[in-house]
Amino acid sequence: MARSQPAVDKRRMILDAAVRVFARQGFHTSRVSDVADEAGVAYGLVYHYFDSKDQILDTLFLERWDILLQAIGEVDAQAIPAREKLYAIASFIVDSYRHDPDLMKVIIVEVTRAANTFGRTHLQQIQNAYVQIAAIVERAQREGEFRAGITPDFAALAFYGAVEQVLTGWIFSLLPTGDREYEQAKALIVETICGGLDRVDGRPAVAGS
Amino acid sequence: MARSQPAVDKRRMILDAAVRVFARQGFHTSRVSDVADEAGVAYGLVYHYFDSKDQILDTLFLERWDILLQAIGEVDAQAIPAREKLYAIASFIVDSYRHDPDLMKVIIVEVTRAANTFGRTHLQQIQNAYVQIAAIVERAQREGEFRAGITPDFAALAFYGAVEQVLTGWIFSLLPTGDREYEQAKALIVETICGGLDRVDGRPAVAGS
Amino acid sequence: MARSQPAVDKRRMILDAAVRVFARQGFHTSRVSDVADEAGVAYGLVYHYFDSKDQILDTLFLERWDILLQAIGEVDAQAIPAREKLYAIASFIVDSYRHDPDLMKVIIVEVTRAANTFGRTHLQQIQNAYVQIAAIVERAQREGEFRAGITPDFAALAFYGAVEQVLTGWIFSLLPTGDREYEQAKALIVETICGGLDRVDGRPAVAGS
Amino acid sequence: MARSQPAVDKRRMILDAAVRVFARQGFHTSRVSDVADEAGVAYGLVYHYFDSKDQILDTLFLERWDILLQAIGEVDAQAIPAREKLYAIASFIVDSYRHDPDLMKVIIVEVTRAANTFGRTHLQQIQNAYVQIAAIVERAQREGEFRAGITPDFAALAFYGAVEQVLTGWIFSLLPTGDREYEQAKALIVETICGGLDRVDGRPAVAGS
DNA sequence: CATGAATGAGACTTCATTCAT
DNA sequence: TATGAATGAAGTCTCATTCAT
Repeated sequence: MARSQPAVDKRRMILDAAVRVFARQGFHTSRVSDVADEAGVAYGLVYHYFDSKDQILDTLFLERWDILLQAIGEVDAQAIPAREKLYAIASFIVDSYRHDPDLMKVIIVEVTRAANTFGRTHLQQIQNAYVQIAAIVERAQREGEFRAGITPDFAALAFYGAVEQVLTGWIFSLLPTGDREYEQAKALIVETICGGLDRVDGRPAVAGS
Repeated sequence: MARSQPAVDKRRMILDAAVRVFARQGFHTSRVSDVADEAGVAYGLVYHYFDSKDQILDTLFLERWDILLQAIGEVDAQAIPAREKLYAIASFIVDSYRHDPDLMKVIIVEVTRAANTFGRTHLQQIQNAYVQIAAIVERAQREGEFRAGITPDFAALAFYGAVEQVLTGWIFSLLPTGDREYEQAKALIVETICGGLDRVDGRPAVAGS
Repeated sequence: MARSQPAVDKRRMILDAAVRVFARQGFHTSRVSDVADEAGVAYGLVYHYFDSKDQILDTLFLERWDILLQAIGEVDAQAIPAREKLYAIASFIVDSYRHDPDLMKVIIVEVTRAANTFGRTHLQQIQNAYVQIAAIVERAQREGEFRAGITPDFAALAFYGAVEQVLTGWIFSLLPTGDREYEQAKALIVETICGGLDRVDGRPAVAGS
Repeated sequence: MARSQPAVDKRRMILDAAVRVFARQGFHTSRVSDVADEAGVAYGLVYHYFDSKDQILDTLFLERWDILLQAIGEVDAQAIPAREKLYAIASFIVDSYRHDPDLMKVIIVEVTRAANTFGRTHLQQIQNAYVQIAAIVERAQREGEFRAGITPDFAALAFYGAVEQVLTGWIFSLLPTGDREYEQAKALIVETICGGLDRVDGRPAVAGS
């Protein structure tokens, strides 16, 4: 009987090595040989599993982004207030970063924010996230949880922009990291986007701050 | 009378050509010869005025970013509510894009969002903008215009993140452009960050939407 | 049985081609592509085996110079008069030239005499030869074979200078070449440095001339 | 009345600057602009006085080498022993170095020893010196001052080789410099070439060592 | 004489990709 | 699968020289 799974999955090793290398050196300054070396495999083997250097990054991005899109979908399917949905989404992304900062760094720095190169290729995929978030906002507006006036597309952009900016802050050490900070960030993102900066009498302050 | 300015400023011509070329092809896929050709000057002249291809982009960024920082400073110096200050800043950035979309595209796509390469170099300069915005928020909180609870650093990140995301939306045609859209965006950005998405009874809707 | 040596050693082919090209055109006017073409390999392969064009020349020099230093060491280890040691060294160098004039031309013209560039890098290595020769002279003086008064360092310089000058003469066709001339040169170098030009009554003339 | 000599001879200033620059950086790594800067003149003026960068070096070499050839001629015209003639020539060269080490460094390192480039061009001129020295040796042999057996060409090569090697030693700090060392070198060069290293009973040791 | 902006050919080096084993 | 030698196109930067003023 043929073993469909080898004892060591070289393909996976290459992908994992690529994450470390890309996170450390940046995609453009990483050579294919750097990835092969980091993975401990021969140069040519990378091309056995992947068509090109780009495809490695594509794979890393798509694997993860699919999980994100699915997570957003699952969140949206729950019968909870929109505010809690946004919190859950922010939470998922922040926890992704907490769990594997290198991977998220690569995805954000080299794909999502690198809008001129890979971002262009994956624009559609990235936009899918905006669309799903916009849909959440739109329904909340229809159902009266969110006020009208701010277009859902716009709200989604602002929400995602805030999340990405915070992750960028962590990635480049503009913001302190740590479990406490991660939890606080989740709350603050939602509080900012949903609650706004304005002082409104009688409105409660942010919890835990 | 000595002419201190030559009839044609070749250095300026090169910078302007670089904006067009970088906006069209992206910095990495632009060759120095592309810039020289676009400017209508000889290859070597580019290196007469600039030390490297990188330095051209640096120059474009720093020229514009200095203007932005100065504009923020001037806005902050005025005796107006913080909300109006944020509006003025958003307005300045959006108008910058309206006035010279290519330049803003280059700055955002190739520097500000290209956090791995040039963003890294100019991180300090970029952060200066956050710091100035955070100072505005902080004072507003102290004076009671903004509620406490959302840290100023965080608010600045969210505000700038929203602005940048909107510009990115225009740059990559995820959002419709046009004078009406630009004005609406200014208002929406401020309304989202200051007012929040939440429905609060008795609070007025966004004007003009 | 595993073949540890590939059928054709491309690295060696590149080095050998470099000798021919550098000897023909000079190092500075030789392009890396000239070497690759001469070796019959692809451009990039040169950089697979060597870090830079400079390193090719470094390798050629060091390979040969090590052999020279070792030869001097072996000569010095023999229990023969100093005069014979100097003859053996001159002989080794002259025979090196006879055996591979291109290589010696490259080493002398591009390294040893090019004191401003590569000579600078390899000054220490070159000096090692002087030091070894000086040691031979010094011992001979202590043991009474050579007279005192001429410092060993100086004698080594004069000896090596004479040898190099003769090779330079052959390289640039200032002196006739040929087996007879090579043998004569060996004898004359030693006779000049050891015997001097002065006429001393009762001293035998140079043998074979 | 036209002034044939300007108050400041810019041409001379350029040549003098070139000596300093070439001595410091080497000819190949010196840019024409370096020379112009060092001379304190405009870039283009260099090309007003010289056809090319090469011509500057040519001029420096030829100016000085002519003086050397003339000096050798004058020495040879004197009615003194050949040994004293050789001493006078060595003395002239050593004093040239003492007087203007930068110029001699440039001539030796960049022309005389750079046999592949400029040495090639000036081979004839350089050879003129050998020829004159050989003539001195040849006459001394005919007149019985020097013994026969060592060909004059060869003797000239060895003599000049020793002188050049000593200067090279000073240039690259392989030998100590100083007035005492310069005088000693003159004596040692002649003593080595004329007297030889061999111990000959009854022959006096080198004076002053 | 004097200036320095303008020109453009030239060469090194990089590195993604291919391929024979 | 696995290896790593082999390929060659691409692009930055240098700098000697020219030329308009």
